Amino acid sequence: MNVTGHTRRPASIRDVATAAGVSYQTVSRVINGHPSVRPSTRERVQAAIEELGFRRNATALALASGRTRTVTVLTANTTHYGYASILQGIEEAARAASYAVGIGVLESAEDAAVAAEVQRATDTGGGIVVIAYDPAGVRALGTVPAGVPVVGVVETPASPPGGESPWVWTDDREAAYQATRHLLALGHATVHYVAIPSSTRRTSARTSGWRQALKEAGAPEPRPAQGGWGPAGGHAAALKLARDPSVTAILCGNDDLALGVLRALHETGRSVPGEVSVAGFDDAPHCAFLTPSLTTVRLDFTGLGRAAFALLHGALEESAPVAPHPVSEPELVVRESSGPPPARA
Amino acid sequence: MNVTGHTRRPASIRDVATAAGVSYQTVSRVINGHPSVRPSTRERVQAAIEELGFRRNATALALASGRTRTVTVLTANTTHYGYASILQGIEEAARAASYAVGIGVLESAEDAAVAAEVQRATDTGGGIVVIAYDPAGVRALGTVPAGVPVVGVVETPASPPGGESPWVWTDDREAAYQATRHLLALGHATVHYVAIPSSTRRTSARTSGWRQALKEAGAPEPRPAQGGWGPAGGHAAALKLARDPSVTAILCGNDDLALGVLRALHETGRSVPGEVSVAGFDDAPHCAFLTPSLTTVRLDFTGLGRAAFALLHGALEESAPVAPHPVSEPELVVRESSGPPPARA
DNA sequence: ACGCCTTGTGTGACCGGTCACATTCATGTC
DNA sequence: GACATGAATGTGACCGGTCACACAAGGCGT
Repeated sequence: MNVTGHTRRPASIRDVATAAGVSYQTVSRVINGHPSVRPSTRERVQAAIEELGFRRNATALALASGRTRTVTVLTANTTHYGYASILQGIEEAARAASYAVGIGVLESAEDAAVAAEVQRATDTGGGIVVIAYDPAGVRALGTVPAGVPVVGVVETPASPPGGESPWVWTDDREAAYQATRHLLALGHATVHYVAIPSSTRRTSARTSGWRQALKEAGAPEPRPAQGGWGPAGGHAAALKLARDPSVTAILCGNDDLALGVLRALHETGRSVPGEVSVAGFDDAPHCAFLTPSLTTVRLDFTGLGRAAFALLHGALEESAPVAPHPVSEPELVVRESSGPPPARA
Repeated sequence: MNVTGHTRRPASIRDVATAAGVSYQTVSRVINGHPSVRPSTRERVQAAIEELGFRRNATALALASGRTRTVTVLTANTTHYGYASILQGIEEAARAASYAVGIGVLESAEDAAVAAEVQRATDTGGGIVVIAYDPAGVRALGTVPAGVPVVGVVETPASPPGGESPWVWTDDREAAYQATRHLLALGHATVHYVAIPSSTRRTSARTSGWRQALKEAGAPEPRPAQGGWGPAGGHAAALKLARDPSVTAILCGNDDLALGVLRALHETGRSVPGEVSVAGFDDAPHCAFLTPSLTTVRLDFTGLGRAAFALLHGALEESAPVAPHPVSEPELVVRESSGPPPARA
């Protein structure tokens, strides 16, 4: 351990080379584990590396080799539970593969802004993961120029893309199906749905899972309410639903919406689950501690993030660590907010 | 717009140079806005840039100039509201300054792991922001080698550091003081405190703000309970407090703890705010929608993140955008969870 | 003893920019 | 008209690595 007082230029491979009395190429071979280096030489070089505290310059490496070992995550949001968890999963996997993680926030869905952010991300030369749960993300995914390695974290596609698609997703359809069936099984005549915005104009997988369950049960299909992303949207949507006494079960596009719905029901004096049952999606950590605690479908966001990185990693390097982390199936978590409908409907 | 079919090596300044019939240096001058370039030449170069879709290679720029225009955020967590909001603030400010944002998660507080992560961050050559609200972060902040530009987002220091310190913080002391005074003013005999872990062994600013308010009011000072970071910790701590009928007001180290506390009080049949008042910190978006909605102190985390970046930016570049974004003062938000104590204590 | 292949090592060019300096040419000054 | 001056542009080296290739020494087959 040599304490090098004030800041000075860090040692380069040439510094190490002269210190060890070899050429810089030999140093390069040592740090890359090339086989044909005499053990005695290797040791001398290693000693010099230790001595000078040499660390390979990431920038130079990237420039010379072309491989950046970087993944940039493009996302419209960093604070929502789902988004943040995906980011966390990506970071975990990237760290394990010694990749650097960059982040770019798509503040607006406007074309120019999105294009600029995608440009910045491609400029790094590394791979890109786009969280495309919203219009900004979808647009970004579409803006990435061909040839740039990119993986999209997307809503469940309507039809499974053939072969190898650069997308990962959770089984939203199944999740919605399970939650809806749970509520129907409790005896509710039908289940109302407060939706999160769809990233595209098409029907979301959650909506279609919900529909399917209703259809199978022969239950009437109410028009889905639009709730936005946050509790405020859920609150507004539920204030309307609460006026209708026939509403006894509400499925919410995510847990934040559900929180707003619970609040609205409380304000309108409708008890949960006595009069109305509520369920959400995601199983954010606070769900278990709400009053009443929230029935929801757990989604494996960190696993999704890890899978996204694994896919990208495979595209970026030959030595693909095949068989990526699997994404867990959605799992219904029943808590206090769901129960049988009131005795006489 | 020329569509270049399949992926090929992007244009470099030399490509542009030959296309425009000038030297690469002149191209460099044009893209850097150097004054002494004849307008006609400048135009020709600009046209060639457009034509070839030239974009300056960030890696090469970094290597040649030494300036990386990168900030790496080291944090123990990306999903908690406070952490995520700080990250968002940093990203906003960094984007405005066209800096790239990297992120490294301190998964363990263990020395070796932290050191490795700090190493990786310094290897980029850019600046570092460490969120040091926890032992891992504090350790990371201490591990950053001298000479590397770094800004710490820290708990309020016990004594204000003199002159220019590379730290930013919110006024936790004032926040705790305000919340405690609010509860005391409602008539509570004293206020119990469920603390978040302190990043160091010293008394946290929140604790001391709470103490000061109690002392000024001549109220007895109960022993603070340790709650951890999440709702589970608050829940556990509050189950104990709930056994003591003299407890009528509980201040919680953050909103997540408060959620757990509310839940525990519900489970033990103590009404809020009828029998017990509860207050939190942070004003996370869900606070307003809880039942009862949560009295809390709003902290300007995104502003804090912006300020952290501004400080770093100033340290990294001469052309410092002085007068960084100010961090808003903590602001007490009174909601349903706080009220006067029960009539006969 | 000769050539050949393998092992260990060194040399030069290159990645795509920037920087310091040299060069050319037009202009103003005495 | 000679000369200093400044604007416009070009040349070479450099940042810190990697890559392709050259080259010397040693082992082996014939």
